[in-house]
Amino acid sequence: MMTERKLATLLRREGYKVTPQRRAILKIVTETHDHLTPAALYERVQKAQPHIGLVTIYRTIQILEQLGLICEMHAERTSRSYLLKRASEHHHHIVCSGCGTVTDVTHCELEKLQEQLAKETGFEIDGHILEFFGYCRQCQRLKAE
Amino acid sequence: MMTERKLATLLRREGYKVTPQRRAILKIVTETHDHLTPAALYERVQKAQPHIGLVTIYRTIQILEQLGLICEMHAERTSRSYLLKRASEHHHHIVCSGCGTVTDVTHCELEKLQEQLAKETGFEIDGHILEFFGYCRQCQRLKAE
DNA sequence: CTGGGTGCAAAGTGTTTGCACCGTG
DNA sequence: CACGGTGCAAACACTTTGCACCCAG
Repeated sequence: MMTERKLATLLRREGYKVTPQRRAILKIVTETHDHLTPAALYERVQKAQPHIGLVTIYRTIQILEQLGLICEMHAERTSRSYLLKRASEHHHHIVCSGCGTVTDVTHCELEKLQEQLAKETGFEIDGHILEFFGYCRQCQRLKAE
Repeated sequence: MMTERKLATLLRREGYKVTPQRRAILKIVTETHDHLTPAALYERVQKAQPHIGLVTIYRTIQILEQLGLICEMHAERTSRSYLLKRASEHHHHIVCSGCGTVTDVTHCELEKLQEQLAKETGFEIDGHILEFFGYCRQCQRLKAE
């Protein structure tokens, strides 16, 4: 389980300072189970740190991404969106179109397909993005009402 | 094989007018084997239609997307990017990180995995995005030099 | 000849950068 | 107390919209 505290330690270890603003960002990021756009993260962090700037959000996201602590989501068209990396191994996501909740898919069996495709196409394949979307249990119920 | 002419017919059939600008766009789209950002498409179309506006590119892309004639790519971060839909069935892409060439992956075997995930997670999964990237034969050679 | 299409300019979004001041380590 | 971090404003990049004129059907 990744906590605000652990993230702070990791940042410090990498030579980054841990400021109240960053602490507030880390808190929201660890507590949130849906993917966050910079704007959404900003809105939530503002409740704890009213004077924080959106710029700080962008800069902190960039650091967290570089350190591999958050994942970028791909399905969103309008803005980037991120999620705390909960699994350390290679994994994918199922995103709820209703509430945005993200569930990890840790068993990715694409290596075989990838090898097969490499043979067929001559490509040297070095990665893939995969994302599922649909409705989580709760949102299915809401839809049905 | 999708041609400029076939696309024009489809547009007309849907009640859209076929103008010289649109014709030029359709030509580039059918001839191109790498994915195109609006800006890249603009640049290429300008050679045939020097006075075309970027806005026309955006509006035509929107129509083609609505009619399901082009696919949107997901891996690009900075700008949207599109590709002529060559296979009519559900399929995915392998994108070359060197030259941008896109190869179709028509045998997508994710339905099984998707069903399994649905059972495990309780999600009602109604879609996925999948994209491979790597280097095509030619770009592998160039890298090796 | 009419309604959709075009191109310009301008406005709207999302993101990045320059710079002076601030506060962590 | 030095140097990275912050916040403001401004710049930047991409996309959309308003409007007058144009041309395909």
